Amino acid sequence: MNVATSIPTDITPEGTDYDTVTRVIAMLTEDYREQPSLESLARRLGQSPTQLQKVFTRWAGLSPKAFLQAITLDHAKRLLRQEDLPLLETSIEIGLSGPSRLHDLFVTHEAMSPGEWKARGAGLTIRYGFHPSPFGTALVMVTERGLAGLAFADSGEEHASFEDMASRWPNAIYLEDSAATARYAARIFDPDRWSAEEPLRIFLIGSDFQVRVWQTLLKIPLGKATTYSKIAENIGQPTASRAVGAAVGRNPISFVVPCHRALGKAGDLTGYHWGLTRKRAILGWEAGKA
DNA sequence: CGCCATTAGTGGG
DNA sequence: CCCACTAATGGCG
Repeated sequence: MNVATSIPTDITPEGTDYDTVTRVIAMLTEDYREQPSLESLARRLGQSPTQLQKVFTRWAGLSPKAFLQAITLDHAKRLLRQEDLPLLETSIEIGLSGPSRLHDLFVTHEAMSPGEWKARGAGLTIRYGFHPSPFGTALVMVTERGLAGLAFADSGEEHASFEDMASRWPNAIYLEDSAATARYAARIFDPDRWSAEEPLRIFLIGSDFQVRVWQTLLKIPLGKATTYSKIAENIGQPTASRAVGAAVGRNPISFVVPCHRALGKAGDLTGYHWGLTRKRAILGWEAGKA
């Protein structure tokens, strides 16, 4: 494998609003059981409660209090109960048609053929770069055919994150090219730039079963959730929920393919490849956008 | 009754 | 063999 050279150690600027928000998210998602008050959060950051409230709400569309509420088990259960509607049905979307136009992110996808999958990335050139995101450093990987990978990394774990992704397609050629990936990163994390006119092209590299699972995930709208077993039913293998769990966990384009919207049947968050704290953070953030 | 922990069955990689 | 699942079961307030 082609291991790359320039992997930054930390690209998150300190002391900025952005930094404040990520630290609040971390505190809330780690200590949500204690329901920390606005005041105690502010004290820990050395800021005034009003200032903190304002900065956070602008980012999340949600006050810290509401955010806390959104990452609670009760809320997850509600998400699961309220659906059952069209959710996972074939997407006949508002005003748009065509099987590749998908509901929420306006993503078009293309999947790799089984033969290509067997080649483990041979013949593929993957350009990658690290960029700040609301959920920590994001590793973005693109090919000519579209976005192929999106991973997260905690500070100092960038290299491990890269290895995790690169080992999935060990025969590909990897080139550091953050100039090329920057535009993707900017778009992905800015809901104002999600549009049907200019869909984000993604390229799904995985087994047939995995691709079917990932395509199902793409049908879950922002701010909603499903269970592993529902996904299993949806792809016509009602007893394969465990296998679905494994496939969801192998999703190479996290966040864009919304694997964080898959929950356990009881509303528990079960797992997340990039850490449960991050899953809560994303779900809370989405609650503010929905 | 509700809340855990354990167990057995599960399909894909 | 491993696993980001689930339904069933039994213990314990």
